[in-house]
Amino acid sequence: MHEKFVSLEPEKQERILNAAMKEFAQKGYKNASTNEIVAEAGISKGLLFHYFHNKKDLYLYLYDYIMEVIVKEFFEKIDLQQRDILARLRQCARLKMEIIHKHPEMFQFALSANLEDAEEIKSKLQPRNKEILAKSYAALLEKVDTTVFKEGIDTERAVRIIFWTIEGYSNQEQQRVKSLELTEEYYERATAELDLYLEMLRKSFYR
Amino acid sequence: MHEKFVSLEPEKQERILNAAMKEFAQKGYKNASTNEIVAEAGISKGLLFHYFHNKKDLYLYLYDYIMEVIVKEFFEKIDLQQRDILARLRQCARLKMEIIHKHPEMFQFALSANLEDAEEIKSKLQPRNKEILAKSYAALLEKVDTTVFKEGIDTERAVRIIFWTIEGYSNQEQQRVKSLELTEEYYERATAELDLYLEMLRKSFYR
Amino acid sequence: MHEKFVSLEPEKQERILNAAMKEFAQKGYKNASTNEIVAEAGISKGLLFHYFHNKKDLYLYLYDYIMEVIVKEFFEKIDLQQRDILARLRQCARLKMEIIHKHPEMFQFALSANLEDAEEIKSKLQPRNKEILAKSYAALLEKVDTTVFKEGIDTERAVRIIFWTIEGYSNQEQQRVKSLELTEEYYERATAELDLYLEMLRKSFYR
Amino acid sequence: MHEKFVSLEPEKQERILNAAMKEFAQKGYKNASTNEIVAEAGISKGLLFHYFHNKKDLYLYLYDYIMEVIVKEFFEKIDLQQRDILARLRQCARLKMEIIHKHPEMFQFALSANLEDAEEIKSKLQPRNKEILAKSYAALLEKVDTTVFKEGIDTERAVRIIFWTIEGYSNQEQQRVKSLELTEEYYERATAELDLYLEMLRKSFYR
DNA sequence: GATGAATGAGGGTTCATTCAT
DNA sequence: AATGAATGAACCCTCATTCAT
Repeated sequence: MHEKFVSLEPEKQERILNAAMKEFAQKGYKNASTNEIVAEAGISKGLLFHYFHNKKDLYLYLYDYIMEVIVKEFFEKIDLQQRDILARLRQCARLKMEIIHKHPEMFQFALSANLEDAEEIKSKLQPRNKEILAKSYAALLEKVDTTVFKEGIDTERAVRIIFWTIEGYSNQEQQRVKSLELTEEYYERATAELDLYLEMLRKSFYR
Repeated sequence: MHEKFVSLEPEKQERILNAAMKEFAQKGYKNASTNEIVAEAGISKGLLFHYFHNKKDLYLYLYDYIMEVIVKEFFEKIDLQQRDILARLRQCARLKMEIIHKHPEMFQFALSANLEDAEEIKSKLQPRNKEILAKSYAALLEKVDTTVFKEGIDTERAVRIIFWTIEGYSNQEQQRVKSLELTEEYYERATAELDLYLEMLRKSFYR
Repeated sequence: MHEKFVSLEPEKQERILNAAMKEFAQKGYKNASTNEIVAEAGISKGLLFHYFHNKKDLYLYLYDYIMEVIVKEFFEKIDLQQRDILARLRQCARLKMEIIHKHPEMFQFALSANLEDAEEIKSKLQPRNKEILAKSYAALLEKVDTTVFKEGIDTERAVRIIFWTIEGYSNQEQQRVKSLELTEEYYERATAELDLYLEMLRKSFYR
Repeated sequence: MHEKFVSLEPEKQERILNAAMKEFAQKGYKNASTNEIVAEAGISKGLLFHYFHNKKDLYLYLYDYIMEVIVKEFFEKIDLQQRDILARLRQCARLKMEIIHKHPEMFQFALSANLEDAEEIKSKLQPRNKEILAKSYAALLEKVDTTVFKEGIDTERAVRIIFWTIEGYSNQEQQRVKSLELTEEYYERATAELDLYLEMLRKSFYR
């Protein structure tokens, strides 16, 4: 079934995926309308179900597709040679911003998917997520140099605080800009601002 | 219209609000069923629409009602005499836990409301939220003693980091327990653990 | 749910039941269209599902309703004092004709129901049918005088042949008239013709 | 159109007919899926409609084909020299069993076709059936020795009773075994049992 | 001849909302 | 004030049939 879809002309594939992504991200799984999706994609109702068993199948396919793109892009760019945790997490934050910049709808969808409350979806997403998160997390904290911390600092907790700070700052920015005008300029300013936070933490936690 | 509702016998008001809260929290705005609400509340379909223009009106009324209750309770209990920001935010975290404990459905609803993806609701909620957040935030940081911070520490940013740490920790715990066994004991343990984080930040940021 | 339906004005109930009966009898369970039913009954789509959970529920409700009517009418009229099996089965055949005459659509539906191939329906109908058939059959052959048969005649087999003869004749007639012009006159002629068959069997099997 | 079909390689023809037969017999006309048919037959969707105007055309073609096969086989094997009606009809019953045994799907299809409730099909099938039945019936009763019956027995009616007895018995057995274990053994037992009925009728009706 | 992507009307079902009572 | 029967648009999904290749 999905083979039919992947052997479609890429432009059409994209139209369908984008339409679905948009609709699902905006309205959530249950309230998304396949009618809207086909209208937006410019295909007939029947065709959608020629490619995907049903709405759920489409959703999960989309999720897997997006995750693969995002994760792949992420790990292609991240420099795991960087042993300094602060520097590495700073890279993560930057990469995240870049990805949002490059694929805002994908990101939007991924975000909404993680908040999905439809049981039939949640139960299918959870295992997929757990795996991705576990892998990513492990990769992210792999071979980190923990000797940089001051004596008396609990390493794990310090990392968590750094994590939450980056997350908090990202969320705050995300709220502020709502995926609109993500100019190169704004982008630089945001990174610079984040650096100020990270600098504070470096001074506090590092030797 | 709402006057009719507020002049109803309080017990009935509560039945209706509770039923709606439960249904909305569980299923989200669009998937919540007015049928379920009236059945749970023990009133007729017609009556619900006698008191509220439509589903959306009910939702927003409920949101306002709940926010008022929560915010009021919060500011009744918080000790604004406490000038130490860390201590004050620690209080906030504790209060939040208490409120979750006391009004789990309200909190559940408030949480779900902030993740609501129905456009018609999102757009109405945002201004209300912005206002509430702004007010609360201002109140929370009012008359804080900023002389406690080490020289060279940007006060505002330090406060934000503290904030995000508390938030991050809360979210992590919330994920972990998922509304189950919120025993007194767990409750203590969680506060103790949070204190470890706050202690780290105190050592780092305070003189 | 069905209580709502039975407390409806009888005329409307009848319109709905008749419309459903007709559609189901004509097209079978799966191909019957609820659209057609509501159109014929002159009600809205929604209302049908206000009274019945779903199509299947409607079908089974209809089946039970019809069976009750038919069986009740049958046993009200049949004279179980008649000990002569031939006479009693003759009565059955006549009663069957009368019922077809009086409720042609009901009969049509009952007939089609027994040929139903939709698994979901068959499995529900079978137990109901088994019970009805068992009861009816037992009642029909109860206290029959078996001393009337010639020596050497296997009673049970003789009864079966009588049964099949009546059944065969009925089917043949049913084919011929296709539920149309069931005039009083035809009716008499048919019974008279059947009597000729039964007379043959009486001469053959009875002392 | 059908000429195209008949000039196809026989093996492919058969694959298509068998697939259609199976699907139609199992699900009835309307619920049968052309998708399933082409999948089972291993041909493309388009090809099916290249050979047959539409689903209905395929169905009716299939019906004619099967009827021809069955009727031909029947009359090839029946011994019309046998002048004794009871013996001849006994032969018929046996032949029917044999045909069921040999071509269960064909028989299944023929059976289901006669119960078909799709109006568009029913109306087309009826004339075909009428003709076949009339012809077969005439052939079956042709040159029968009517002198064997007792004086006072209406020959035609006696034949009908014999007919219905065989039919009734067959149906009863068919119900009982539901197409399962049609072993040679069962087969013999059934014929023996039927003979008991026929013997009763012989004693009753014959001189 | 042969393919299968594409169509769109129709299927059963749900549900917020209205309105006569 | 209070009821709940009634509506109809929207939901997801199916399928015979067509047509460009």
